[in-house]
Amino acid sequence: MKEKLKEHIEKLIPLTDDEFEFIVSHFSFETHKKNDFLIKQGKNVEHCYFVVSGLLKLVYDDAIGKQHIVSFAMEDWWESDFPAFFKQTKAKMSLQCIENTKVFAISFKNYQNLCVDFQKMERFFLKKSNSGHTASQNRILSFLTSNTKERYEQLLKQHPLLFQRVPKTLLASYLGVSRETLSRLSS
Amino acid sequence: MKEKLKEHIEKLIPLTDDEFEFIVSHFSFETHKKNDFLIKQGKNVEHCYFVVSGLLKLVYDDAIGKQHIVSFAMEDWWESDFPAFFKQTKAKMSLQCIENTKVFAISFKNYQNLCVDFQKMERFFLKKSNSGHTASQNRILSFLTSNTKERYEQLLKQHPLLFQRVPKTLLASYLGVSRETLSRLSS
DNA sequence: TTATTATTGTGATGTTTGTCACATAGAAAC
DNA sequence: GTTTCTATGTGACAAACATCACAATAATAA
Repeated sequence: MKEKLKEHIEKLIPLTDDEFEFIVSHFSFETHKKNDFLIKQGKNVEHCYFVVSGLLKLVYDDAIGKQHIVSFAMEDWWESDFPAFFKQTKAKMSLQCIENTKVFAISFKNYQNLCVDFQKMERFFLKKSNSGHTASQNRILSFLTSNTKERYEQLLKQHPLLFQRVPKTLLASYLGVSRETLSRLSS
Repeated sequence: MKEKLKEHIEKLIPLTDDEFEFIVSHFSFETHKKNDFLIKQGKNVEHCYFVVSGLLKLVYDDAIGKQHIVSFAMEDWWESDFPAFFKQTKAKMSLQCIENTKVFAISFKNYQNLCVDFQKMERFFLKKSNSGHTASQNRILSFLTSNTKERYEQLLKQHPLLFQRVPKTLLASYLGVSRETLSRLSS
């Protein structure tokens, strides 16, 4: 399990074995079952997660009980309710398992300590934050420039595996259309 | 002019006068006129900008010549084509003045040097990146959960000044609807 | 000033999408 | 193995929206 995390970090910054052991000592390893919640809307956000295996959804439940998918998180992704995690406020969104999922979890305190004690890691998180920002901006751009069918095809092209693993209802929610409309696109 | 930047940074991290002088030496001050381009789609992205006064738009021109507003940048905002700035690739978007605008500009090299030489500033940029990510995610959420009228009202509520300073056509482009539809919402 | 351009409103019309309804196939539970 | 729930497709209809067209006013340039 640890190797996955090590390989992931080393894509951006080289590490000695000792350095990695220091890093990993800040994390706890967790196993979760399908439908488990890692974060629950309205509750405190204790951790930020690195997904080793499995699949998560970051969802927002609106006032009329509709569920909106802000993001999926697959292997090799970092996920949390980041605004709430960084400001240590109540979660605006839930993070829930679509499949059985294994993660490394880091608490806010450990996150801060790690950044202070090991500057390379702060740089790592900065780069991750930048790429998250970029991904969000691309998603905004796809809303602005593309119609539903085009967004659907872009999603399939970028993440073909998702198509196999996620019910269409969730894909529709991610794309911001009704499941009926999405269904009619495929046919 | 410098005071604006100093006050802005000190909202997150306290600075001595010497520290600030060191920071500001990495920036150049620029004055631009309405309609000037700071970044042009397809060209290199030399700088990241802090807006002292004025108003910018970050726009994407699509294949059929339609313009889409990714973001506005007002006083006290940081803006650039961040993906292209950080990866030093060609700009995917343009950054253009809606009004006469004054900015502090930092080159990629100076940005890197500043982060390495002055760790507090790296932390500052990390926090800015996080808040940018949060803002983008909120915008995605508004696309998922709200209809056009609601998004329009949210925008007016969050940035009432924008309503005065920006032609409706641009607001429509930011919201992802035609100017006609936006016009009919107001009446 | 006068000419030109940009901005905004609004009508008419067709397309896209959401919603409600019902049907079927498959998965999971018992 | 039977029941129950979930996922998915599809028809009918109404609401939301884009597009084209034209007009009027405001801002800018010559």
